[in-house]
Amino acid sequence: MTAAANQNGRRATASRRLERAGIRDVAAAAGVSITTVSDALNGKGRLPDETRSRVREVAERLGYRPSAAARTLRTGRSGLIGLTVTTYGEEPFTFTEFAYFAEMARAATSAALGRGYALVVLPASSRHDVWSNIALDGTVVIDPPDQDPLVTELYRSGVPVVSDGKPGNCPVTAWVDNDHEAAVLNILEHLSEAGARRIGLLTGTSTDTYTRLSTEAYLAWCDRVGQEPVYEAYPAHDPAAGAVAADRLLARPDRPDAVYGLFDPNGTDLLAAARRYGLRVPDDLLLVCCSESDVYANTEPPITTLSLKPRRIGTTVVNLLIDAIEGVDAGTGTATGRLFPPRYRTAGTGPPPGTLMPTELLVRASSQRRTPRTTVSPPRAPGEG
Amino acid sequence: MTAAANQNGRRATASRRLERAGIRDVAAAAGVSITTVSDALNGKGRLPDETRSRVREVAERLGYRPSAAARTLRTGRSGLIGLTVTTYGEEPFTFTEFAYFAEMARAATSAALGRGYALVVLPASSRHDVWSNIALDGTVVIDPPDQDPLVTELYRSGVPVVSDGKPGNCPVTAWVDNDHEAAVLNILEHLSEAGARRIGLLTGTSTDTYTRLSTEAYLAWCDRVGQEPVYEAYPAHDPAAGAVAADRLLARPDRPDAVYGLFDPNGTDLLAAARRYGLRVPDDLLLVCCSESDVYANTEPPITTLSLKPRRIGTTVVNLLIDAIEGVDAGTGTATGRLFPPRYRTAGTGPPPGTLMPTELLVRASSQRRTPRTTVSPPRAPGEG
DNA sequence: CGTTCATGGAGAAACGTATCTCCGGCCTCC
DNA sequence: GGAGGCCGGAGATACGTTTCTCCATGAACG
Repeated sequence: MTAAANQNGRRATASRRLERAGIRDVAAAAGVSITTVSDALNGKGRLPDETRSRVREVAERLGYRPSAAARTLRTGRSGLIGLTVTTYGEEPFTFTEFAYFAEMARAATSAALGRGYALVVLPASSRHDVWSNIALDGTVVIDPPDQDPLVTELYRSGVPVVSDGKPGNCPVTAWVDNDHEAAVLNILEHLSEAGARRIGLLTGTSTDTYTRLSTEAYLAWCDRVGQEPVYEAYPAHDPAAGAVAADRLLARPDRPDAVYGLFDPNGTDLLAAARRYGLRVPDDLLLVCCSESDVYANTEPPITTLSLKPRRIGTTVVNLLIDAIEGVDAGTGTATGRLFPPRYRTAGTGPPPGTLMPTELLVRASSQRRTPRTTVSPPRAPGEG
Repeated sequence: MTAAANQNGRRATASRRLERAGIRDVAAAAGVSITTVSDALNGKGRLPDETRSRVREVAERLGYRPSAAARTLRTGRSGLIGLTVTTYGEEPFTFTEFAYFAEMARAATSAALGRGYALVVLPASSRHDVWSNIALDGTVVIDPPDQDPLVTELYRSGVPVVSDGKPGNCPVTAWVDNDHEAAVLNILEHLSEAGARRIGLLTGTSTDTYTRLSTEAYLAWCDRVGQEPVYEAYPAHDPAAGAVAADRLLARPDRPDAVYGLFDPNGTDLLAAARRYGLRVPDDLLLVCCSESDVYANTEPPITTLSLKPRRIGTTVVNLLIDAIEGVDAGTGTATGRLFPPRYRTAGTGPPPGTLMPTELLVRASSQRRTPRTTVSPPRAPGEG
């Protein structure tokens, strides 16, 4: 009552616009102070249930919706986390076309929502600087290259950053990655057991973590078992280049009798190339590729794929990020933990905590010499020659 | 200089925390007022270039980043637009698994970024109320059902809403939809020309616009040409139900000799069902389904698909929404148009402006009796009688 | 009967920006 | 020589919350 006139004084003098009801209007209507309204609505403070419910009722009646902007300004929390991929640089969203990123982004969105956050996908750079216009509580960065300026900038300005892909040389809060080395070794071993004598690799020319680690693991394995490396690298961006590289690989004088392709389209490309050269899969050529697509379950023959389990990655990354956001106030390093005590361990000093997630090898006909079903197909004539 | 002490007084008395530089710090360091800093950085006001560049330089040196939260509070614009689908209700993100939604969302995100906005995907409802925590300049709603409470609430609170799918009975700012009627008629005509005598439909039980309009168009066509409708409806959510429905359709005594399936998996399901019943495609059964997937280019036989061109839809919807946001101040209806004059026509009163977008029929072997390559199949017996 | 607590709540200070209003000075023009 | 017009910029206010601080009241307790 007494407060009403006071609180509304300013508004009353202003124009009589029919705006949305503010917290002051609720306070006036309920005959309490705005403090009480805020406390009642947010479940804080010490208030008798009667007052609480009365205030809630009035707020409901007035159709009061708290201003997210004001709340964000006051609390410093926006409930928004960003997701971006910096590696593939300029062109926005070519990346979402990769099944891995699409699925990962979906899982990340879902995980964020499950914890009350919303996720916004942002490009590494754009004309309008969207980044500076949006209050972010934290950011997930997919596969940041060494010395990524964006990551450095974000981290320096106090925004927690969690990366998918072990970061090269950027300061991140935490990171998650597949155990690429284990995955590649597992595949090579699998192919060896299936009878492969010379295993080739179809890899990329870019320097992202995935490509680099996988290739290194392959080379190390070759070195260890004494096989001469047989690989072709191509720019993974270019869909046409993949087919050419697959062809090149099978055209080599030291043609491999088994191939692992690092990228999604490699399976069909290699299959097509094999067909051109009259190579039967899996009889003459064992095939494995990394893919999240289930079309490889229905190709002829079905192709063994390595799944990076992007959903699991996306979920983990987001949870790690939100833990960091809610655990410590990143800027000053002072633990706030009032409302949200850190439920997971929080990184102290030292290297950022990383988590390695396992991959999954879906073994299909293309990487097994003895297929269960006996086929009646006659030996095919060599390709197109 | 003189201003510096004043402006910083408050901050100086506060704790000496090493926070991010604010606009006041920049003003103090540059020896100007915060007004000048704001104007210089935002390209407004009348300032000599020398001052402008000096302020920019100081801001850069201090690593000044304007607070997005404060800007949002002040300007009432967050640069954020929401994307949600309400029809499929409770479960978040089952929808993104449909290729249509995934592609549409991708295009929408890209279009938004292209105009300086970020897009955040939100569920129709969730435990934590993410909606109220986020300042949205507008929202894209996919296929709102009649009387959608969310849409009504949004619209009432002054947030522009543009829907993908003609809205049943909700007040929206604008809407975009495919011309489903034309699409279905086109398909039926195409099938007729290919020799179909009795065309069946695989449809859904839900009441969304797409399903409803398509089914109605089918029924109307049947009525017009004097064919008895032959269709099966199933809950489109349930992937298993689709296969069962496809089977049911082909098991009917009045078995159709051509089928159009409204949903993505119908193609493979129908193909499998046809195989079970010993029906050859396209010889005994013509097939078309609505899908955005290109796997149907490689099935045996390739299946004719209807594409709803989700990318085009997503782009259009977002552009319409942003036009509305920048065109008029939705709450009061007063045109602000200071910075952003309405470039497109703005809806006055009356029904919300809607746009119908064409679809695209990708004709493949499954819907053509005479395939280019000469087949050796014998002439078929008429109908089934 | 005086002191301490717990209860219920009010006041006011931020949060950091954009922008409206206004002011002094200088130039120009009659 | 005075009056207006333009330039460059300062002051102050408002955006709508959250939250820190503090006060009044009564009850409990010695």
